[in-house]
Amino acid sequence: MKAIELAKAYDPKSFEDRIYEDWKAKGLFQPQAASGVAPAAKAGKKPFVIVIPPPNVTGVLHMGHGLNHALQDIAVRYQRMNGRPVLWLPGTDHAGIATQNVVEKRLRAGKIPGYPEGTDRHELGREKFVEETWKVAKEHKAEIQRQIAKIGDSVDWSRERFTLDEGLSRAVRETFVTLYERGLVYKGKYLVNWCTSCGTALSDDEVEKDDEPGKMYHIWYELIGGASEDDVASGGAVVREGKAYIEIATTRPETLLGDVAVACHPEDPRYGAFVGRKLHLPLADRHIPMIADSYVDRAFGTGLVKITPAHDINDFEVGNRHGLDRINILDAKGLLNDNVPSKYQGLDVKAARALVVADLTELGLLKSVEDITHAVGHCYRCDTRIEPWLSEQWFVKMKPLADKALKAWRDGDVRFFPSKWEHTYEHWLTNIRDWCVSRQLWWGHRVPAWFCAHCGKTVVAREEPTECPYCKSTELTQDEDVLDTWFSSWLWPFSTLGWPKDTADLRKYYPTSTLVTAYDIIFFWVARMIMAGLEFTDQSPFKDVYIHGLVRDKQGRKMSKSLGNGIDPLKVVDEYGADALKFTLAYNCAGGQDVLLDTESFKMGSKFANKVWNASRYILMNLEGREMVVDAAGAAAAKPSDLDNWIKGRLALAAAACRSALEGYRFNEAAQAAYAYFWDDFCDWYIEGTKLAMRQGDGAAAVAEKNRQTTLLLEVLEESLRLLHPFLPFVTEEIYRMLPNSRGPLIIQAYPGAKGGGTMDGGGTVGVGTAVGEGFGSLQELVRLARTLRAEFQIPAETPLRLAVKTDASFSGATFLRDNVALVALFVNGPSAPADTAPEFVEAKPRGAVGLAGRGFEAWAFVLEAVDSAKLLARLAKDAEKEGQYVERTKAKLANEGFVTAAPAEVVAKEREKLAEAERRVMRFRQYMEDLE
RNA sequence: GGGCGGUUAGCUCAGUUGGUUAGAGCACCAGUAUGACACGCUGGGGGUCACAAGUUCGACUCUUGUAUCGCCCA
Repeated sequence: MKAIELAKAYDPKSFEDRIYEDWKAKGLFQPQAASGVAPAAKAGKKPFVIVIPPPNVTGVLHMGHGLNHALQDIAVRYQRMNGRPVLWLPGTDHAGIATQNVVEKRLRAGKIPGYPEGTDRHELGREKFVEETWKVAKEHKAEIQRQIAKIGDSVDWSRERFTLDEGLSRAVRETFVTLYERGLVYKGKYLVNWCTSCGTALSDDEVEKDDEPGKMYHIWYELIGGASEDDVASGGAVVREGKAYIEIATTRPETLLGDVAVACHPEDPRYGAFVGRKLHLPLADRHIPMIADSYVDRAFGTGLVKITPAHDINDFEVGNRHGLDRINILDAKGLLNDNVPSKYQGLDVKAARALVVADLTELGLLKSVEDITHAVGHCYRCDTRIEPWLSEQWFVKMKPLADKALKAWRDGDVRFFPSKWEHTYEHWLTNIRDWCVSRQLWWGHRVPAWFCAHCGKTVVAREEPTECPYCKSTELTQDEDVLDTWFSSWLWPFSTLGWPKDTADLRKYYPTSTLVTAYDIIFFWVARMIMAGLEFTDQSPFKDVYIHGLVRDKQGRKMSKSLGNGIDPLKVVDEYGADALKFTLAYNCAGGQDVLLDTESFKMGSKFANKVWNASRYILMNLEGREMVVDAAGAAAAKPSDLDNWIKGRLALAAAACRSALEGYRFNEAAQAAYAYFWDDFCDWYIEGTKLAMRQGDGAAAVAEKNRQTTLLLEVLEESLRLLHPFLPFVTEEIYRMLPNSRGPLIIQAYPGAKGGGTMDGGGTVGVGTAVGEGFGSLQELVRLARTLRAEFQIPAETPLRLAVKTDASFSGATFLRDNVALVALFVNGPSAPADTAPEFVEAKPRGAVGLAGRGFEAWAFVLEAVDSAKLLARLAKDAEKEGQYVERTKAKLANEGFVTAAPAEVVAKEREKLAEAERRVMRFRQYMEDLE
């Protein structure tokens, strides 16, 4: 064979794009590919399907997507290598508010050709505006596609979907109409969360509550008709200048202009006598009643609450119970309307508050103001303060849907990983509130409802009606509003596969297997998808839900634009490569905990990829003149040495660990197992060990040995690359294709460790707990003892360390050590050390040597003259001391009657063994000290 | 107020059924240009596993409480 030269340094840029294009061009991301090509593929394997959580079409991928996609890609690649038909379906959502905001901003900035700066969407008109929005969305979508490709997601591009696609829009209309027919969609005038900046209603879940400093204003309202002495004595009222007042507390004094009552708790003795009487509402100059309602918390504030049904959700409900008016004091832009005295009209909330407070002060009605902290709702898109606002909206009745979703979870039809998230799911569903689904936007699925100007009835229909079914009038106008983006997202797992049509994809790939997402959208999305799946397809849209954490900076702060602490995954790809991004994220993603990162963190993945590159580079560069050892059928037939068998065992163990971790969505554990195997076992011990065979001369026997070793090196490398592929797809694929023993594209090769899989799969017979595993463990211990001695006493590398070894009678690794003395010499003295530095085996302690206590053996190094005996003495004393403490502890344990009788026999036996071993070691340390003196 | 989670080495974190002399990466210290890799190699130092009580022969691991930080919901 010829040597294969790899570039000296790992340079992901030189191959990642090329590899990605090749996978894509060969159709290897498509489900039929794996089932047809993978060697391990078996007919009838169940498809593995994930739908991507669709990113916002006008967004850019952030590190949260980086993590989310990394985990999905690992899961998907693992399953693909198991021979399952894999479908990872990509796409984007239309992100109603966000996208409309982007376009409006562009429009105002004059960035849309043909329209001057400062243009408002209303000047454009709906049709034209939507047209412009499509253009922007398409541009952005192309960018997201590019980003997804850059980070290496193995998604099936042929099935990419967008929530405004025709098919998905049909699904939206179908579900809306069906829910309407089932009585689960209704329209009504209710308080909604209103964003004055976006000009639309939001669902409860789109409101973010943040603690903010605020003020609690205590205001006196006059009690008409005065108060008795008892009332004053009970603290219910105060009398000033002949007038009686009660005291209410509020954080929003300007809303008093919309007050329609003041409420106390029905059993509050302070105020009971006032119920039914009238109060004089200052500034608005109206009379309002005093009412009693058990909603009022007697202990909070003064125990009196002003009731403003049009501007507070709790007040709204109190108002309904008591048949009170609703006085809306705000317009859609958040300015005070003509329901308030003219001096306040047109003011925004902040200005109105200032003026109301000033006016109350002047009237002497502001009793006091205190600083408080309270939760204030903000728009999750633009961070504007949310106003509860009275308006006509469409709602989905959630209780019946939630009940089904709860049942599905209780029946085990859907499982959460980690399971702690079940509580969040359950809690949300049991306390579900109706979902406001209409949005006052132009970008989205228009509500399929038409109003008849003639008879006033509403028509909700799948197809646009030409006439009113009630009165045959043709004067129909469609509802102006569009539906919440999440109203299309909750259908994603089946609308993307063709529903409501009965398509081949839907039959083959639905329900999907797993959903991977972060915990911040369990409400928004996960729970709702389950509801929709159950309601419209009679099954949960996926079986497993893997919930991961959020990506934060090293201070634990959420990454955000405003903080400027975000890390752009594309920049990471640019600097370190897509493999480094993926590996680092997976390695750090433990148990669904948040992942704390800075840009430096990605060095870890990059160093690992570099290690894989260089280890491979070494093996490939030494192919010059080598021949593979094959049998008559051309299969590799090199006889493995102890060293080879050891690494095969380690590989089998690593494969088993990776498999079990990946099956349980423990991505970090899998990544760590792969990392430890490759770096610690494969590179540090195996490759180093093979240099024994590879650094021989050119005699016939030496050449045969080199060929044998090369064959095994390639075999183990080949399987190792398969092990690593899900975590480092690009670098492993790039190298794999250069291997003389490659079997085609790595992406569809069999994952190691499956029963009956590749050549070395199903191993484990030579791992830990076996003669080879134990023998090699002792060899490593001996080597480490010698290396430590060398390092501690600064014995230069070129000075060979000669060893004599004496094994205990009970030691099982003696044969292994004897058979592998040359390896010991290599590891202790370096690859170019002469073979005669190999350890010799002795029956008795040699003279003039430094003792080393191993487990099951002891060794002596002939380096007495190179060693500072005082320092060595101190070292031995420390070792003896430490081991002595362990002996004492273990003795105490074994002296404990309870332990010996209650603990399993094998545990006790193990402790006894360890005690004996430790005692031997203590004796040996003491002996070595005596020998020195 | 309700719920969930964290508290383990200087930093970021693993540690799944209670039985190891508690680990990794980074950082640190010492040595090292050996024909894969200095993004390397070899060795080393560093933790009373937040605190308290309990269960147990045995607790980083289970229970309860306390402290503290964070998130979600009201």
